[in-house]
Amino acid sequence: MAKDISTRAEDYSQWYNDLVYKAGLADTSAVRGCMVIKPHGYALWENMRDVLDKMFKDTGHVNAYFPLFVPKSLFEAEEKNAEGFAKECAIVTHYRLKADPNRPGKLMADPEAKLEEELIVRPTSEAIIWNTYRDWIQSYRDLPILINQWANVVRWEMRTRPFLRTAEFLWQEGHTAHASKADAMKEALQMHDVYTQFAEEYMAMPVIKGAKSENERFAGADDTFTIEAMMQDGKALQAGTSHYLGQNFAKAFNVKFLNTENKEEYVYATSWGVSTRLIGALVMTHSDDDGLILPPKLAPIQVVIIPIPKPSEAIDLIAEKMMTELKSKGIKVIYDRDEKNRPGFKFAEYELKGVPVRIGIGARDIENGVVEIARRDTKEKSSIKIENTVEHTIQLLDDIQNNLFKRAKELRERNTHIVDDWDSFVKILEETPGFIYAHWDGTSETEKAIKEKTKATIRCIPLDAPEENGKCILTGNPSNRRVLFAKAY
RNA sequence: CGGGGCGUAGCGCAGUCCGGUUAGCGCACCUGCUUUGGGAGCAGGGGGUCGAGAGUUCGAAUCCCUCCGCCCCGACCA
Repeated sequence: MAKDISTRAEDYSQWYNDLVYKAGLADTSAVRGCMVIKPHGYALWENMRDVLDKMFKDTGHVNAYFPLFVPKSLFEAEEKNAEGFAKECAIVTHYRLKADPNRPGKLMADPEAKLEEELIVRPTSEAIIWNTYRDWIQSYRDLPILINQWANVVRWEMRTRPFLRTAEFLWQEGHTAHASKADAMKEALQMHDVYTQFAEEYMAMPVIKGAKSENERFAGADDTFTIEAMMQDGKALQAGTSHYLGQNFAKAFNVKFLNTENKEEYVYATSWGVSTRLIGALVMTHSDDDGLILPPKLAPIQVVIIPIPKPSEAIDLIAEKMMTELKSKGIKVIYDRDEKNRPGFKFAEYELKGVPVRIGIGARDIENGVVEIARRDTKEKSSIKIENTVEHTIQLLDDIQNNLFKRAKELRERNTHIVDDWDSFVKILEETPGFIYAHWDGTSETEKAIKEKTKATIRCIPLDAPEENGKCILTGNPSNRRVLFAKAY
């Protein structure tokens, strides 16, 4: 076990917190509920962002940027959305500070500088964006609009956890406008697929694709599509959502277009987003009691070369040649010739940080014409001939990526249950948390009752679930397909 | 916002009940020497308005009051 990190078995959530801080992903900050994303954590985000950004561009989207503040009157316009977020909004009421006459050296909001209209710090940008789209759209020829923005948003959460739920977080939000329901629905489903592909291919995190029930749906959406991942403690984590917004925002902001028949029609909309929460998902999907385990495709450092016991001319020569070759193959590699720390310390440190592959080079190895290559996911070590190192490393990175996905999928399958009676349902949720496929009668009341009794929610109505007649797990009313229940983050 | 806990060096803590040397320990940090194939050892050294304010007292980290902050558990949530 790594120094000063709780084990998963002892205390899963403490393990997560320890890892985030000890591995240098984030730090606490002076602002309640907000964290500092440290370089190692931010590098992960940059890698995620770069891959996603390319996927968005490849599907025809462009980036733009809209204001941080939303005038209250705009925010109110789409009622359901406003209601959904009202309880967690930060509000700007003043635009100036002044010296506090009662407390020397202190400042106060200047009562003379009260804003005529209060500004909401965006919890999401539909309002400000649709207010803008109104001016951009006259005819079907202006559609579709396919815009994404990379931004920060603020949701004043009562309880926060690093990456998983913070008051301010980074994300991307796509906001598209279409001339037909079919086009908008196609867009929402396409982005749902993009997120799925990203989660599985890059994060090595298997997900269940599905639609949200009415209770869990984004406020203001007609349909919300989600990808749900299982963390190592069996709890579900919503990793990305894509919304079909229908004409709700178009109606609220009066965004109409002339269709090909010269008739006015409200525009159809989607929005979709993933956030820095994905970093939390990555940590909880793969890591172990020794530290982070990062999938090679997103790891800020993929390979570290460590001289044993310390740099020498002979080691430098081999290491530098190896680095050049690996870099030429697009591998992110560093050579740690820092003499402050001994090899053992470095081994532990890079394991903590999740570097997928470690190459150790010592005098003994050089005599034998080999290096020692260790993989982070299984901690296996092997001696590889120096001339085969580059080829072996590239293959190994690929193996690790695949193994992580396989391992995560096996964990999910081990902890997924098909349940038909209430007693087993309750028992499983209490004793062996995981995913449960069960019948549900389709009503909000039943969903709420189940949540109250067990704390489990409907994570999604899986898109690929086969039609199957059955009886609701709680009420016994008829149901024609199973839905996915779990306790969630 | 309710219930509980905690603020003492960068981090983790002891000391607080029962007031009394110069506030201490581990890790980290700095210097030097010896080490070096899985988190090195020894020696020396630096670092504190004891969360803030006000009070009781000859004397307060310790007792009283007020305030602030953080963490955990609930309700809410990506």
